[in-house]
Amino acid sequence: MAGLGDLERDVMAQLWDAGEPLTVRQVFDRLSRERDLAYTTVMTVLDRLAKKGVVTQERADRAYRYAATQTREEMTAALMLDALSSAPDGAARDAALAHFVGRVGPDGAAALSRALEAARNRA
Amino acid sequence: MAGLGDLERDVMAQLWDAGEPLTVRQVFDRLSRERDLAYTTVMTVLDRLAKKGVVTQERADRAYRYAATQTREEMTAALMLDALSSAPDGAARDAALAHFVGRVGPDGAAALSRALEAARNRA
DNA sequence: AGTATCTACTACGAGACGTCGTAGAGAGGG
DNA sequence: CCCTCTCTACGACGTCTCGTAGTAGATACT
Repeated sequence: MAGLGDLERDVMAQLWDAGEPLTVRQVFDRLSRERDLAYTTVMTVLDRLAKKGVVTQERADRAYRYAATQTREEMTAALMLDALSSAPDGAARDAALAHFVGRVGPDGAAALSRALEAARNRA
Repeated sequence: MAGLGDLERDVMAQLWDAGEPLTVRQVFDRLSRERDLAYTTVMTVLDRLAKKGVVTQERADRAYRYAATQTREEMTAALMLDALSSAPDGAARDAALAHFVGRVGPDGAAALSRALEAARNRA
């Protein structure tokens, strides 16, 4: 369930930004401000996203309302874990994480430090 | 340049495990222990990997020798960064990293801590 | 009744990937 | 010198994913 396509990502962005379930028409209207798409194109994409399990359909009135099943942050973290899982366990994993730390930049390192600290406090 | 296919991954694994450049035949022989493939299939895959830039061809005698351009760890880290880049900058990125930390497990958190410590010492 | 709105279903082209085959160029043994 | 082996070069085909959209049929508003 790794990567979504470009349009699929754009659609997800609308759902995340809206913060509430949207109908096809609502997503279509928002996307139409930037892109020129057919209504049915958006519908197809939302349908495929639903089949992939990344959004849910919930019937409201006549139309479906679509909502992301995960937050943007959760999905990003899941994708990162997915990438990490391509490293065999053990030392290789550690090495991969070390490389990662070396490339997230100062801000990323700081954010990671804070997150680790918070996790320690929670434990 | 995100995801490789299954066979592509298997081929890369052979190159990484070997630790030295391999010819098509060498990769073919190694893969043949587990899978039933045609020689030309392996050749095609190596060729495509070269076109993607993840391996290099270097002529040796009559045959090419193929070598990965990055270590497995570097590629894993790059994939993780790629996933992270799907989060908009700023707070969302921090939140994604926080989620990530929450899911790498104790071993992952420990490895991250060590890597951050080492990075601090290097700076 | 007519029109707008929604979903359902189908379709099609491009690109990625797994999978090979064939052609053609050197290399080495008879 | 010819046969065979081994390589590369190039093309091909089926399947899947994804962007893109049309048509049909149900429903609802006017």
